Amino acid sequence: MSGLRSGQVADAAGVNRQTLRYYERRGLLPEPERSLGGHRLYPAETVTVLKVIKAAQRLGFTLDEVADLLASGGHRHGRPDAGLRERATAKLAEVEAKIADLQVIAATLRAAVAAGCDDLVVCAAQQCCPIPFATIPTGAPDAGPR
Amino acid sequence: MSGLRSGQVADAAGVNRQTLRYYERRGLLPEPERSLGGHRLYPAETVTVLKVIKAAQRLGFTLDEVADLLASGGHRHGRPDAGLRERATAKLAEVEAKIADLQVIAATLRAAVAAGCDDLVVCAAQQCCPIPFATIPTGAPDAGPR
DNA sequence: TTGCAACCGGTACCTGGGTACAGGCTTACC
DNA sequence: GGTAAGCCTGTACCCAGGTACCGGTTGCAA
Repeated sequence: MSGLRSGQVADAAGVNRQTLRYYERRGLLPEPERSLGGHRLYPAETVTVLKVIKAAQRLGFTLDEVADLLASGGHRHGRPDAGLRERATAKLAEVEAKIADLQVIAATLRAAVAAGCDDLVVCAAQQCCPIPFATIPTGAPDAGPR
Repeated sequence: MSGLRSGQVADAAGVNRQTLRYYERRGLLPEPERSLGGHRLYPAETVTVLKVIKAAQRLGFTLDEVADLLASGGHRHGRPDAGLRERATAKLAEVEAKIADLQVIAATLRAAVAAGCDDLVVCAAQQCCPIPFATIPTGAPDAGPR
């Protein structure tokens, strides 16, 4: 039995072939079997794993977090760390914070448009502009999916 | 008259001194006067310009967009391009799209938590999981401020 | 058996927004 | 005039998530 070659897996999962090697380096994919000549031979599940990775990324998890999630999934019998539920709950809070921050930004943009601001430097010199030039600090410490 | 030195400007605006040179290279700040020995001497307005840049960044504009905005602000007499109002409107649409996308993500995370999913790979193999493993594509083409 | 596509490893590059460091000058104050 | 702080240029590095290129090998089908 021979398994799938890297191009087949990449095509099936809709990712670049280079990405497979990248994920392998990052610890997201286990090192696959090799042919006699050294070509990688992947089991069919690899396509599923790639889809799982992409879905988790889409939900806002970083590759490091996904690697963790995949690693803890396999041998989580002695409860060594937080499961998916806990991590998803934490990520949800991050995403909600990000949404709240973007809503502040959207409101500010709407106010600037409504006020008819048309030149940032001129606006900054006057008092009438709703853009908070003094308030530089960002809101949430970035929770945004790619 | 001597103007402000780079450290003074950086401190007053709350940015790193290196950032001044970086913005100069990126075309966000004009090249300042120099002392006889070659040290930069900034006009006082530079601090305002830096605050404007930071405010615009916070609103979701990239440095390239801010550079554009600053350049078009000065000599926009023959209406060569879109003013701040139009750009702010466009940016608002981007931010709103991003919010909508994040709301989909938040809803998915909530569903996954509610369904009690605790292992991505196991979930992907079953039908009961609300995580969309098939639907990889992202929503908005990224409108997120830093 | 031969020809070509696919694959290998290694390394460099990309985006975006900075930050850091090295080695040498300048400025300011006593 | 001494000395310390500040500034100069150039270059390299950081984050994340990949992507691209190169010269050399393998796999497979006609």
